[in-house]
Amino acid sequence: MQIGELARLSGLSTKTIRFYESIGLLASAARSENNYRYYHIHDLDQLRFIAGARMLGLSIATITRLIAAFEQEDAPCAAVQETLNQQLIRIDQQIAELLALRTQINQLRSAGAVRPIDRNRSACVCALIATYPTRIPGAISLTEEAYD
Amino acid sequence: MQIGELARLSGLSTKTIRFYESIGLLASAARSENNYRYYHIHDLDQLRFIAGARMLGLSIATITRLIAAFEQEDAPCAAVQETLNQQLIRIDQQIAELLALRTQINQLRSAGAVRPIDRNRSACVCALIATYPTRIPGAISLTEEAYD
DNA sequence: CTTGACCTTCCAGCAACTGGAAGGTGTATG
DNA sequence: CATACACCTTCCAGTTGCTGGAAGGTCAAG
Repeated sequence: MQIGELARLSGLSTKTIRFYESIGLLASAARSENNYRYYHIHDLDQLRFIAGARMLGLSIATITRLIAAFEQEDAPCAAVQETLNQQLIRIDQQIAELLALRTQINQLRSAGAVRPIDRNRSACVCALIATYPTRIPGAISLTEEAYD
Repeated sequence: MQIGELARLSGLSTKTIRFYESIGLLASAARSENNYRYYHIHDLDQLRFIAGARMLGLSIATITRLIAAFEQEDAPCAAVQETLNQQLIRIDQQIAELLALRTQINQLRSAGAVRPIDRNRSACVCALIATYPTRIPGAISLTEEAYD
C-alpha cells in the first residue's frame, strides 16, 4: 500500500509518517519504481503501536527505546510495564500541578473580585498577578507606583 | 540597574528577559553608554506582572493582549478576570484529559498484567498499546507542560 | 491534453525558551 | 600594566512533535 492508505488505516497523517521515518522512529520504507514509499501490514502494526504509545503520552524518545527493546526481546512486557508506571507517576504529578494552579487562580480571582471596579490598584486583579512570581512579602508596594 | 540585577529581582534569567524584549513583550530597554541595557523599578513591576501571568499558565500571546489592554485602560480588571476565567476552564479541561489518560493507562496495565510473562502477544501490554490507534480530538499535548 | 489525486523533497514555523560561541566592558588584584 | 573575573553584547542553533506550503514528479480518467 502507499503512504496515503497507511495514513488512513493508522489515523496519522502522511506528514507525520514521513516525519517519523525522517527521525528514525519508523524504519525507512521500501520504494517502488516511481520512488513512492510502499508498506506492508506489519508496518501498520508498528505504526499502530507508535500511535497508541503517543496517545498514552509517551515521548518519541521513550517509544524509540521501547522499539529498541522489541529488537532485543520478542515481547518486552517488563519494559513496557515499567514505562507505563513511570508515565502514571508523571501524569499524577501533572494533575497535582494543575490542581495547585487552579487553586492559585481561584484565590487570585476572589481576592481581586472583592472590589472589581475599584480604583485601588493594590487590591485589583491586575496588580495581584504581579505578586506571584517571587513571594517576597513586601512586593505589592512596588505595584503602587507602577502605572502612572 | 543592569539586566543581571533585574533578573535576580524578577526571578527570570537574563536570557528570558532579552527574549521577552526581542519578541516585543517587554519594551526595548534604554541603553547606557557602553550599550548595556538599564532598567528602572517600573520595569521590574512590568516583568513581575509578566512572570506572574506566565506562572498562572497564560501564554505570551495572551499576556501581550493584556498589556495592550493596560495601555488603553489604567486597570483593565475586567479583561484580566475574563482571562483568568478562561484559564480556569482550560485547566479543568486538561485535568479531565489527564484523568482520562490515567484511567486508560491503568486499564491497559491491568489488562496486560494478567499474564505478564505470557508469550501470547495479543494479551501482552506491548500489543495492547497498539489498540489505541485513533487520536482523540483535542487531546492534550503533554509536552505543552514541558516548560513550567 | 488537461485535470485531479496521488506522491516526492525541502524549508519554515509554532511555543517558550536555553545553551553556546565570540567578543566588548569594568573593576580588583598581583 | 597585565591579568583575571564578572559582567554585558549579539547571533545562531537546538529543544518537541509535528504542520503548512512550495515546487515538482506520476498516473489514470475524460
